[in-house]
Amino acid sequence: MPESARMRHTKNVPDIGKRTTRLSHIALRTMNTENYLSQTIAAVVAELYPDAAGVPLQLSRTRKEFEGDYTLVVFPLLKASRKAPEATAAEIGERLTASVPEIESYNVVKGFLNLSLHKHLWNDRLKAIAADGNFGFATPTGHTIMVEYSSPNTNKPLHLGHIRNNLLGYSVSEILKACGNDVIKANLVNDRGIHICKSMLAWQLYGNGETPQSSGMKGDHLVGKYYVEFDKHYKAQIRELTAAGMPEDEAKKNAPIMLQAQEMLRRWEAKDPEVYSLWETMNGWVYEGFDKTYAALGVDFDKIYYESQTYLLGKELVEEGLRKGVFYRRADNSVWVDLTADGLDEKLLLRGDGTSVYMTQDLGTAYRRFEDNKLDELIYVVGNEQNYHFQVLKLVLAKLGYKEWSDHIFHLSYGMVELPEGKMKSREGTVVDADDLIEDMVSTAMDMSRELGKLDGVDSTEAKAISTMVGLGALKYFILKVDPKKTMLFDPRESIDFNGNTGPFIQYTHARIRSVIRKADEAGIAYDGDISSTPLLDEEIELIKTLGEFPATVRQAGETFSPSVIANYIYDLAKSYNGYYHDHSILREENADIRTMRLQLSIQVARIIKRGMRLLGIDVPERM
RNA sequence: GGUUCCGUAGCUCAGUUGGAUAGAGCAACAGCCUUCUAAGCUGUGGGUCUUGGGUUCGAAUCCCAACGGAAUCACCA
Repeated sequence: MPESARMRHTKNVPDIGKRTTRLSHIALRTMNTENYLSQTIAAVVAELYPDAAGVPLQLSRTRKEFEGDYTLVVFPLLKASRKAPEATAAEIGERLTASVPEIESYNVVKGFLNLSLHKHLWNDRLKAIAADGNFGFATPTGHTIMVEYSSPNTNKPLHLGHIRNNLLGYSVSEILKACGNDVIKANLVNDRGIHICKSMLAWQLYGNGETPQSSGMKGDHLVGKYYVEFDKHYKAQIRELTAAGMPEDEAKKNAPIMLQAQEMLRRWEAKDPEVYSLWETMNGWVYEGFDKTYAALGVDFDKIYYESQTYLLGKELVEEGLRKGVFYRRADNSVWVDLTADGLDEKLLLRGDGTSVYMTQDLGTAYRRFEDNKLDELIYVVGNEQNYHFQVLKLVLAKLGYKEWSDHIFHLSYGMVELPEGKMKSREGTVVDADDLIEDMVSTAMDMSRELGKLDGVDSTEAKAISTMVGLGALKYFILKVDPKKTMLFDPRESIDFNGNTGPFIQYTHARIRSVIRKADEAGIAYDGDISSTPLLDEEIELIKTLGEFPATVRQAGETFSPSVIANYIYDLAKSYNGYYHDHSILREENADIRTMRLQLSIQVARIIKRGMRLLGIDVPERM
């Protein structure tokens, strides 16, 4: 995990001149080839051009159109070499081939030095990957990170926006774990407030005692139904009042049903037994419903917080701020912080009657979380509509003197999911319901599998399991492959694709490899032989290179909190493997050594696909 | 108006710590299954990387400005 969330996009390349000790051949087996090369080359260049000290080394994979494995860009070194690009590149290339045994040859194109490695190194690299049971996952950092995500309201069921939140939160947690951190997944349930009272009141008025059991409705949907019911009656009452001559904003405040809801909230806060018990019952229905949705999505939590238990927190912090003189009290007794010097506005922290607001609570919960869990980092997966809130939260914490914490809070702000018509609006019934969507995806996957004959001879339990994996894989990949901060579009009329750059494409690649391995096992073909000197094709070397980049990819995804980095990497891997699979036979290869190597390579590709997809919360089937 | 974010192919998206001729998928068209799973593979067409300046050997990427879009600036959460 990075020092702080703001230290992003740092790449692990050595500067020239920090004399790195030359590493032996053994080192290459245990570390990333690119790292080994960077360090060695940095050392050689430093010897050649002492003036190049401090210049970052630019080393990357050679483009397919050119000959070579890795390319050094020499432009930045020209000042130190005092020579033309070509001459500099040639000079470095000459020195490298002479002094680095792994480098076989080089060629120069303009300012680009292309280095070719000895092919047998790739055999070793593949063996090292296979031998590393923890490949791609970092050693423990000792850091503890809390990821808060989901954080639903208990007055209506989850929708597509929540799905993006949940998938992101879960995946980022898995990625951070893979980066060696201890992760606490937290959910802060908004179980109180006027919106819950609206559902409760409507149920009391129009529900006739309906329950999830009596109606067969999922609890969260039942409660959501009464939330909509409230709105319907509320609107009708506003129409009546305005028709009778009342101005609209007056009507909104004076609609009887709204007054009743507000009265109910007051009774809840006074812990009125009748209201409280109804609240507990209806929230219970919602939690049962949410649990099903969470289970279907495959997300979970280590800690669940309820706002009914945290909404009073933070008041002491406000007192503290008053004492320290960073907040001030107005004539009406309300407490404010002035952020105009930071380019923001004045912000309310405590109402005149002493009750807390959203910000008060969040200050309190942040304080408590850092204190109780000794957190190194606190990540909030919350939509970009709350950017301002978190900006203020961090600022206020810093002003209170908790800069350490403030600096280690990161708001993982993600963009809205939009429909072709624009934003989803629950009141206009354009929300895409989470449960419906999941069910849809699974049944589409089932239909498609049947149509393709993929389920012939598969029993119904497994058919269901495969369809679930594929349907959810399509949905999750569709959402996670997009950069979190971007607004994304979802068109419910065009169902999510199963071909091309999709989850099922990757799952299919995995299933196909596993099928080959099964066939090998069934035929009694051994593939545990040594492959140290088996000749490799260019495509095979390319695949091994890509496999070798998995650890760096996981690290980058962790540093940028971005599952899409993983998604795009796995797609590249699967795509190259499919081309390879198409052009080269594995089991039908007659040379036993080559067949062994191909099987081992395929196993590693399948393994990395599986590990990578797991970081996205996506499971891959053995057959499909 | 302030703040933050976005603008890449018809559509959905990659690529953004500055590097070689900007990539995929979908859609369209043309091919490849007696051979390990065709949810696959191959090919064709499709781009003033919103625009204009600047920085430099080099800019989709960095800086400035403009234009277009989103979110937010509640004694809601």
